[in-house]
Amino acid sequence: MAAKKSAEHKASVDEQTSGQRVVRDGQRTKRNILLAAIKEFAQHGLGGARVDRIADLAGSNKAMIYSHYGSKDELYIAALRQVYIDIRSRERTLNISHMAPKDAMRTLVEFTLRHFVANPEFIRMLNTENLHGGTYIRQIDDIGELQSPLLEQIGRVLESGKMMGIFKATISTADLYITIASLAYFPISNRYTLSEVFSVDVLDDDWFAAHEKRIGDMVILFLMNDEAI
Amino acid sequence: MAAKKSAEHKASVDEQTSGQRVVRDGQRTKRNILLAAIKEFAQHGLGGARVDRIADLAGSNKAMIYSHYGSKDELYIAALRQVYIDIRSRERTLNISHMAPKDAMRTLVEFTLRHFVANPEFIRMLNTENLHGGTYIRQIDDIGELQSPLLEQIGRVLESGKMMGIFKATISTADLYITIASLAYFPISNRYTLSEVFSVDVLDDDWFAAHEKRIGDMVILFLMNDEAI
Amino acid sequence: MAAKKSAEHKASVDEQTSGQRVVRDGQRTKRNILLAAIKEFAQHGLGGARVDRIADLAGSNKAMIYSHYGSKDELYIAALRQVYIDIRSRERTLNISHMAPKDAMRTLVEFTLRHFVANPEFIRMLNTENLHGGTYIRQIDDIGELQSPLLEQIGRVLESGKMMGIFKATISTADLYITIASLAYFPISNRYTLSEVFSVDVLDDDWFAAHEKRIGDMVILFLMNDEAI
Amino acid sequence: MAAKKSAEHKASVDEQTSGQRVVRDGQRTKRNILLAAIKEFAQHGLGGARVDRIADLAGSNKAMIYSHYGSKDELYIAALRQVYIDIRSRERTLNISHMAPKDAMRTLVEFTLRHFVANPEFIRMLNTENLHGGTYIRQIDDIGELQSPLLEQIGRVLESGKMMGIFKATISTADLYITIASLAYFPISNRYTLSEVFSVDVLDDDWFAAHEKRIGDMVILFLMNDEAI
DNA sequence: TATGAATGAGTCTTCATTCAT
DNA sequence: TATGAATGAAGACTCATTCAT
Repeated sequence: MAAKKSAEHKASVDEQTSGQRVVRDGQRTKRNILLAAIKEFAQHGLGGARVDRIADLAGSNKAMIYSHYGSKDELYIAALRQVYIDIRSRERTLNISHMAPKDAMRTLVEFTLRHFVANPEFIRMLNTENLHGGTYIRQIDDIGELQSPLLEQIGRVLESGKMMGIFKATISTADLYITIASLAYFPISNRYTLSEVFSVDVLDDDWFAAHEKRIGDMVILFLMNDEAI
Repeated sequence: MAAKKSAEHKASVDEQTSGQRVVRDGQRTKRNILLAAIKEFAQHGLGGARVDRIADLAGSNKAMIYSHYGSKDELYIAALRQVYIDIRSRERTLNISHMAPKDAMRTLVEFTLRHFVANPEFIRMLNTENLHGGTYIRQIDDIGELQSPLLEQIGRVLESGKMMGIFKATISTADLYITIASLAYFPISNRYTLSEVFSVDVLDDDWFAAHEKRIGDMVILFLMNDEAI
Repeated sequence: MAAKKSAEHKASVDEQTSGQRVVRDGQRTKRNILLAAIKEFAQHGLGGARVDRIADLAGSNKAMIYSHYGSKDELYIAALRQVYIDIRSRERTLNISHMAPKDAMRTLVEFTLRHFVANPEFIRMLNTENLHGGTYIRQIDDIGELQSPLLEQIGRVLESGKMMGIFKATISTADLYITIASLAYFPISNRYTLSEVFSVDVLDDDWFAAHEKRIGDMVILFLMNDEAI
Repeated sequence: MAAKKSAEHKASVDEQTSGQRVVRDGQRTKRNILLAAIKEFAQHGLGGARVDRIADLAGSNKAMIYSHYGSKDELYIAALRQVYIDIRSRERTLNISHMAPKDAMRTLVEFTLRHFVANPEFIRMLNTENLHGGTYIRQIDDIGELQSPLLEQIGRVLESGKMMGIFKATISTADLYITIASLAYFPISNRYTLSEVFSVDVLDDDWFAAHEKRIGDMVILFLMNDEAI
């Protein structure tokens, strides 16, 4: 299975990593298909995605897609899962263990915002999946196991902040995450309509910086408050 | 009930707005098609929507769709526009002119949240449109004129709050609207994935009530604060 | 039938002859439809013609077409017949009774050529009908009665030429007509392909004049010859 | 007959050129589609042709047509081009190099006439294309290169006839070709209407023979003449 | 494993024709 | 007579999926 194969016809160079000569093998093809699928599904949604385009994008052909993934739907599920895996793995790059709670929390918020900006495919896949009522994510067995490192970090910061008497609000880690995500998600997800309807360009440096500051403030203010409002 | 039905195979989206049975009424047919289209596009997105289904839902036929709207895309644009018109008109039902700024602001936040819950089609259409990069909303000439009454109200409350020295934050009306909308939009828009990934049921009464309170608090706290954080 | 009708709703002015106020009546509508049909069928052929367009062109509507002509095919037949009637009536305008045989014959040839140039719809209808294997012309009962005045004239000139010893060829009137028509028809009928393939612009004044002379010569030379070739 | 058939529902335009049964042969399929298209377009015109019928005739399916030719229009263009290629290649079979000018010219005329009789599809395609104003032939890039071998031969015979003092008329090769083609084209192209209107059956042996002789005479007489008429 | 070819069931769109007023 | 609305059948074109090599 993992063995080398002599290239029959077309021992073509893999363009992706270039330089190195890579012999065609199944795993690489499968991976290329998955990457292409993510792009395609993210850009066009499930209904709008084209198997043909995915094959082209992957530098492969449709039969390969079917032999590796069985159907368009199953490929979509695999793409959705991969997108979660990718996002989670990127979340792991954040290191805030050395920071004071307030700084850590602000960093978390900013990271989340930048995270969404940097991974538009994630947002698009999420929206697509929610359009479909979660039909497919439900079929990913290990989706629960793909726990968010961010969530964990948020939990830790929240707890230490509370222990230090800085954060006083009563809120669960998940709910706090949802709140942070909300503030970060909306402008990115809706940037085209916001641009048309409110003439707001969310990727404009000034607007972005102000928003970043604003949502950090909001979260921290909320966590620090202990009075009834 | 009152009028006799002479047409056999006709019973559909109609009837809601009128008791009289009119068989050959272009305007009514056109309207029925639009309502059906909103449902279909909201449920399946642009690519997943089926003209056949829209025709059936409207109790009409495909040729009527094309004679009234020209193409699937144009029908989609009409549906998108209508969804905005509808949402804006519902926003007009909110009356907060008699309230004190803090109460008014909380009411505004809650209204926005409930608004999204009550109009899932709006969220779905927005997500669909953003998936398409705003291609279609850009073709609605008068989209700018469909100004949000909510925005206006937010502006008024913000200003009066500031004049009364209650609100101190520096934020534009549009940005405040975006912030409020963010907090309300995300859990509703992503409820299926949230349910699977975080096991959070956003429509659960308890969760919903807590979230409602929470986001109201956040907004108000933010607006009242005048210290650097 | 021929009676005046009081205009009910929309006693609109007839744009065709303008100035004069003409009350809407069935015969006029029927005529307008026929004229529009000729244009449409001549331009697009039977398969390419659109009933909608005919209705628009006629300033009427489709139901009128059906009430007057029954079906698209029947309208096509009526148009085909009318085109023959028109062409024949125009042929009647030619007067060569006073000419000497050679002059008369040349005039006949030239007339035929100009006739085709002036009535492109006739050629197009003929081509269309022959594409359809004569299916429809066969259904025109009185097509045989729409005898060509030109044919008659050719016959007369041929005969008098022969009696005067100027024309010597043995050829029937019909065959002579076919020969003349051949020479006149081809360049006009095929002008677009000739233009592309041979770069010949048959409507160019110089080319046209030369061709006119040439085919006149050919016919006369042929008729005057009595030697075996 | 020789080879066993393993494919069930497949028996079509194929088989003619080869005995071997090849099931998945892109080039053969493409060719079969083109042949079927020529038949269909020649019989029904562009508007009347049905892609479904072409697919059936080709023993293939619509998707193959679109994958090979892109659209109905492009298939039509390919068919039009092919019909020219075919006609030109058949023109190459004529050998008159050994004949005296008069005989050669008569042979050319007769060949042209028989050529049109034998290739009704060419005439029908030409008529169809001219109905469409040459829109499609204009899109065949190499149409100019598909030069007529007949034209060349006519040129050569004309020249040698002139050099030998037999032909005296002043006429270009192209114009002479047009004249010959005119005489041959009309009766064949219009045979159905001629049959109805003049009761002439152009394919009747006697009529055909007489016409053949007649048009040969006409051309030769014209070319030999040097007097003003 | 890889690939180009093949296919049937759609999917959007059009059109001749009919109906209600 | 006139008209706009309605419709079903069909038309061009697409696409997920499978097959042969």
